[in-house]
Amino acid sequence: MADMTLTQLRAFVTVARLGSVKGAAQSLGVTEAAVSGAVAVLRRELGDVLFIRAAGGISLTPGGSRLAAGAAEIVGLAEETRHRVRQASSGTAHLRVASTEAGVEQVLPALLTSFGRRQPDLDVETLAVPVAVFGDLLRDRRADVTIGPAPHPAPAVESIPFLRFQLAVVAAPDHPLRHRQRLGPAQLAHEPWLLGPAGLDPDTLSGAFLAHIGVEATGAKAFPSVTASLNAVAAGAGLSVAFLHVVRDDLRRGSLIRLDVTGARLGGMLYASALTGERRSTTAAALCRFVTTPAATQAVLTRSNGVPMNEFRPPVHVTIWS
Amino acid sequence: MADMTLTQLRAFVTVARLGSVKGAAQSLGVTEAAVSGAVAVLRRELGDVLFIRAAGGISLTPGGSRLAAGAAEIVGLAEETRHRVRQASSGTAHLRVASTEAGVEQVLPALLTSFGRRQPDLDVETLAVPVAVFGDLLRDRRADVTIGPAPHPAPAVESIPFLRFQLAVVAAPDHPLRHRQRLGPAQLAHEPWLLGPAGLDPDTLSGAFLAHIGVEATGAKAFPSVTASLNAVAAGAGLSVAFLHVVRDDLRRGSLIRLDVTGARLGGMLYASALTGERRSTTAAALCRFVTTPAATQAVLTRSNGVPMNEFRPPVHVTIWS
DNA sequence: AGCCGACTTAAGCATTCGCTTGAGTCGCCG
DNA sequence: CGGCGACTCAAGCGAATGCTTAAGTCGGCT
Repeated sequence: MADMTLTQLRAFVTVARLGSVKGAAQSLGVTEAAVSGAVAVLRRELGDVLFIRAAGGISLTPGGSRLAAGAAEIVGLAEETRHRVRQASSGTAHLRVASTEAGVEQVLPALLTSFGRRQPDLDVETLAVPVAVFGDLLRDRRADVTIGPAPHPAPAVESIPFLRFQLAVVAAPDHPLRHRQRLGPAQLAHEPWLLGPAGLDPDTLSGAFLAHIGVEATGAKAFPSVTASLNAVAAGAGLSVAFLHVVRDDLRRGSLIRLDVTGARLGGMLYASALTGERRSTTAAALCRFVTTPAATQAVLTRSNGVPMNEFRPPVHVTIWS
Repeated sequence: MADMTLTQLRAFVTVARLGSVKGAAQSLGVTEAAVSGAVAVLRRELGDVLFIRAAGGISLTPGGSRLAAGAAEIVGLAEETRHRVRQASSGTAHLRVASTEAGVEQVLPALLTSFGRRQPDLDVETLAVPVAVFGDLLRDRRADVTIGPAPHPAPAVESIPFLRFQLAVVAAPDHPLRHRQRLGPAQLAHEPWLLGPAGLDPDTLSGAFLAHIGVEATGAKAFPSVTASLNAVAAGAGLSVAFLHVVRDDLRRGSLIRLDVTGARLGGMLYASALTGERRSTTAAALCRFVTTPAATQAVLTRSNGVPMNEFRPPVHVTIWS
């Protein structure tokens, strides 16, 4: 397998940006032939001409367009990674926490802000991923800790239960089903379900519940965030499932109501998982100890008031390529 | 500049995953010496031992931990990119649309769903980025179209205005400032402002407004999404600025109220920007034509009912490493 | 036509990569 | 202490990469 090279990708990215081989060559400080050659290798290997000359620049083929985007990202990531490794010994600890979409949105901000107060000089990154890859993420060292369901038991992974939670099926206050009792799959399956980006992940409790009552991807509507889906529910567009403690204020204010659902388990447990022994970083260990403290419980159950803007890092939605 | 190599990164990733050089060598089908050598090159180049042997596996240094995460991403992205380029000619068009955080959350879903209905077999990706890089993204071909403020005028970039919008300063219904008239910086600067991840981007109208009245990053609170910040506003935790058409329903229902603010421009224009001429893909051109149609306007101004789950792709938050 | 600029191709060369084999080195356990 | 397992180092080799110079090719322009 002939490998693409970072140099080749850099050459292509520069050509795509500047719109000419000559310009790219000047910008990279090499001859045009060098750039042309690098692109030729990519063309051959990928079986795509990638771009053709056009009036006042170049016109990318569909393949070239994808490569331009991917290559720019790869090159940027490579440089960024080198940079970060180089200044790794600069004191500030680093922690990558993976969780579900709902966890990243509604559990981690409060939890990690609270954790950060007793662990100063800490740089936290939050990742939203399918539960199915929790274990892989830990083993691959792409995450230090996962928060949410426990991954399948595995030799080097330890899961610590730390918080019992309840789910609530919610609807708008004037929803037709509001006074019905003991709702089951028959009544619920064909309602419009409004969910966050990963709302059907079958390894979450809410995803399992939705699967249980027979909700399909074609019948559910997705919103860019769990909160957005709940807002749409409040506006009367459908139903959703949410952490009870998250919607408690809405239920109290009456902007949402809770439906009476039967025949499904709606209580579950949050786990913090990490590698065992020496393989666990000290910061990860500190977080694993922290989650069982009352301070952590309180932070999660209290409605979040947001994170100070200057210490905020937006969550990263990681896509997993099998 | 000695370059890291994808093969070297792959070797390191495998070592990090399997916890041993031997295991990695077997998994990669080469000798241990090959793996050891690849890691040695990385060690030398990055000036970090990356990992040390520990009981039953390895223990990563801080630098090694960063490298494991970055390298896994780079290797995955490289393979994914190769794969995507290879099947680029498989018919389905591809479109990458960049916008602001608010745009990605509150404008693009409806706009692109509507666009997708008249442009079947379309694969759309949405990117949330700072406005300052809109132009670069287009020139680097990392995005086909940007939606939001117009980037600084540049030779090969064309911006098409398509929608006039208003911002509203919103608060909870019982907020102390609710009956005050003509609020100015003096009254507003030290209120708690609740914003989305990129709420202070000075190149957006709302960011400019906040800068104008003197809001600093230390005084503002960040939420994982714009919608979440608006929810917190409704709960009484502070103020926010939002697209008027997005909060119209909340204002009507009374879950939010609008404050009377003076001395600041709160009306603006949305632009669709793309490269000119041959450099613009046909799909990008189609979107540029579409945004000015009544269907597009209506889609944006109507409250979104979500995207069918089976055709939903979560937005990507791109980090730009200068 | 004729030329010019932009790109590609070809040949050549130093360097590096990626790999193997074989010989250490290090820590550990009986 | 001998030996064992896991890793590192050294030498070496074929095949790339990455670069150059030099010689085409192609299209547009006057």
